[in-house]
Amino acid sequence: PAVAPPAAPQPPPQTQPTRAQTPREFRYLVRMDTTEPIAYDPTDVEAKWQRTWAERGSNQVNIEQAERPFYALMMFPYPSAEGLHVGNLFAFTGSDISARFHRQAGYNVFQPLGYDAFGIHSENYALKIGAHPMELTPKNVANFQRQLERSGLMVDWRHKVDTSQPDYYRWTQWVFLQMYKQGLAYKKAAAVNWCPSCKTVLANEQVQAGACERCGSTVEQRFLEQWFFRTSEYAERLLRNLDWLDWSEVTRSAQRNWIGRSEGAEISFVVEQHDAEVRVFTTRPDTICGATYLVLAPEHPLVDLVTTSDRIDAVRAYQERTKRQDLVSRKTVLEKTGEFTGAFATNPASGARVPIWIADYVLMDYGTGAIMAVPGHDERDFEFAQTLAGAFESACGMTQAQVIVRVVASGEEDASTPLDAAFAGSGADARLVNSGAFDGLSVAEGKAAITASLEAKERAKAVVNYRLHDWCVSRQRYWGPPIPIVYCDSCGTVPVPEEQLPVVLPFIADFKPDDSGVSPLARHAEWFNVDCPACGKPARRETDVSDTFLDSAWYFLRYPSATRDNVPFDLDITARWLPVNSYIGGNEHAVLHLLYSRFVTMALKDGGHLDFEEPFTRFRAHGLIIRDGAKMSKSKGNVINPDEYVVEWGADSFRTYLMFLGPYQEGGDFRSQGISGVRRFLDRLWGSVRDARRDGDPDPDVMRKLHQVIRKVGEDIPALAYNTAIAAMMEYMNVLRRSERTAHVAEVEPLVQLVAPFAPHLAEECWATLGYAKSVFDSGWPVWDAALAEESTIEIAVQVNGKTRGRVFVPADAIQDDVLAAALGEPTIAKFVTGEPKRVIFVKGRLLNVIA
RNA sequence: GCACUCGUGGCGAAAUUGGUAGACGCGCAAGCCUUAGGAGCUUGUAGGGUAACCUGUCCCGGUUCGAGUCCGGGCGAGUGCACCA
Repeated sequence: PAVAPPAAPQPPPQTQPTRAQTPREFRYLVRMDTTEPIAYDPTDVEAKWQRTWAERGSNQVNIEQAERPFYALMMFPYPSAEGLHVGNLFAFTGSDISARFHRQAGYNVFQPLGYDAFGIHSENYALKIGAHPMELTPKNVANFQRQLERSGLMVDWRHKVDTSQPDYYRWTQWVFLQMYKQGLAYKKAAAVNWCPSCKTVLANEQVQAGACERCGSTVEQRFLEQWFFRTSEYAERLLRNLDWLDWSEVTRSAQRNWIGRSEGAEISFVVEQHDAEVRVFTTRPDTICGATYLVLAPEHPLVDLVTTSDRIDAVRAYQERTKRQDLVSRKTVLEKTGEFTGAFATNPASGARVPIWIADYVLMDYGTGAIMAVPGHDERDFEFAQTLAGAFESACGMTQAQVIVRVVASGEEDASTPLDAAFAGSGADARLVNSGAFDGLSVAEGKAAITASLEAKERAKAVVNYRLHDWCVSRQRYWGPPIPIVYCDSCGTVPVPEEQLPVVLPFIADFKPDDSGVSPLARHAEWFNVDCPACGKPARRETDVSDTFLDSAWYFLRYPSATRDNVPFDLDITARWLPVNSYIGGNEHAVLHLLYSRFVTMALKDGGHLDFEEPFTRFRAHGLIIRDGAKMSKSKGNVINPDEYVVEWGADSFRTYLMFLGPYQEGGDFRSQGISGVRRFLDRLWGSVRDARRDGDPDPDVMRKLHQVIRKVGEDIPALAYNTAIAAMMEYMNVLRRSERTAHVAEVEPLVQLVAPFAPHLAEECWATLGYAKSVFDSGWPVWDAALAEESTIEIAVQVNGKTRGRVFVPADAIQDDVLAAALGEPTIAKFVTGEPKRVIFVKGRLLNVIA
């Protein structure tokens, strides 16, 4: 599948900006006392331009007819009660700069924003303060809206979405129904992660080291009827497409890890005295002759069948013990436990008699729920064998077998036995032994040969497994979109007809979750009692709501069509704008939101609703902002409130500083002091624009620097190298200031255009001051002129024997002999050259290296 | 344990295909201007040395005329995944 990367923005033909005919209307913002520094008042300037943009509809794009559409997406925030976090602003500003740049470069840029307002966050907070989420959320949204509008983002607010509003979640429910229709949504009783504090089921992705990622409570295992999406069916596609997606490597690798593809084999071991076989999954079929026992997951269905009568009590007790065990101990306790079933099976390769155990280090939900244990070559099996050595001796007298040896440097085998650790090597230094006909093979050869040999006997087949599980989308909570399903005694499970959507979330005062395992909605008969859409008889609504991540898994499809109320997304509009050209966001969503969004897009494509399967052609993960070397947290008291800084320094300075403090994709350290340097730069910019002369000619030396900086900024912004773009502009400002004469208009005008994506309000103010009526964002992107940027005299570094000894200034087109002559003419360089140079290396425009 | 990203002044950080290490900014120092200044302006600022010079990009090797950059091996940090066979 070839999707062309987004074309590098080509500046449109430069049009001559028209001078304003009207007199300047803005207030003079500088205190005219000459002893005062040049400084502008961002409070007035920013308010003025935000008003002007709103009045002019400057941020609006023609959705139906845009000729050069560019969809710039940023991750929408969850509207917390605390308000906008500096991390939000860092993310948004970086996206906004890219969007504004593309606009100046001639694209019709659509940059929407909205609110991920449903979810446990909001609900838990409402519970905590004794409020109702349906009342609290709009307040939080309003507060966010106020803060966002002050930060100067070029957002087309006509396309705002709010996932908690019926006109949005109506279509979230529609997405659910498409999944259901396509057989991708199903219900099953499953062991699920249950958070006893949040009183809800969590997706695997929301469990961190056995604890709830939201509240930190120990997660328990429960068996509940749940709705799932078949994400695992898409595992291979989700993995494969990562190869060609233009995404940050960190994000791709996180997804690869999460999908967790493993190639191996399923191998059957026949159980003695039963007409049954244990199927195991292994990635190391080459070690099969070292498989000295089998282990089933405690809940494996074969356990009841094979367990011998003398072992039945112990096995049952073990099953009970592990069933009740919560996931924390399952995931973190390293001590291996297990129980012998009394049964034996036959190793299909070696013919050896192997005992069958159960142990909770084998997971029922991966592979076949059973393994062949190779203590000689697997650390976990080794540990199990060590821990239970006594039991082994008495139960079945098993031994460890060595079937892979390390080949030491001399080519000899390192046959140290007995093993004191598992040797898990599989590279060039490993070779098969004690494996009959397969001795001497490498691991890779052994895998292939043994699998083929067992396949011939119908005892094995090559398989691929994924760690990716199906997505559990049910939540036994209140603050989410009700799942649009009705249960009818006659008709069974009935999807709500699309024309009856939305299934509106009712306002209920009592929305607190309880321990019952059912949603609070299940306590409201007046809501869940409904007539069956199919037969009209009394029926019952599904009372679970769906996972918040379903809301955000398709919101990018909604934005362009957000003004349409009859379809989730308009086909023409979608064809024009999607897939998203540029998505910028935090990598904390690498495996949750971004994977689900890809899955939903693929599923909708398969359902015939879309004609592309990857939603985000280009994704860039931004870094994290820390404060004075430490992560920001309430307990440390080092959380930044953007409002304070915006009031003190202005949104433009704050934005620009956030972009300047480090490489955007790596994040950086926020130091309160640092912002002053950026503000100084903007003040100076304002000063030179205000005082710019129109008489005389621009200085050619300054113009040369100007064209160099135009080039630099134009290259840096698409690469998200915002910090160096700003540095280059500062450098140019220093050139201007050190120039003998007051800056000429021609020397500052393009700089205003360059700075506009970073400091949009000030740029507009400057642009108006320069006499333009139209917005600077419709003025184009300055064109870099190679001829004007070229230096006539250049500096060449001179090395002698690879050591830098000085520099010479020569004409730009100087050839090697000229440079060499110039270099040898410098006594400080010549003194290191004794006799005739043996060799001379010349890199044009850069360096001369004389080997003496 | 596995994967990814990354180790450069007092600090945040720059550095095209390998080609003048430390741009830009903070901080600091000196000076100017001020009744005053957490303002503004000028200059300096990797370390050592009066100087010529010498030493310097986490450590050890390698490739190269030349390595912060490439290769091999360590050490350290951050993030993600993790009893996934």
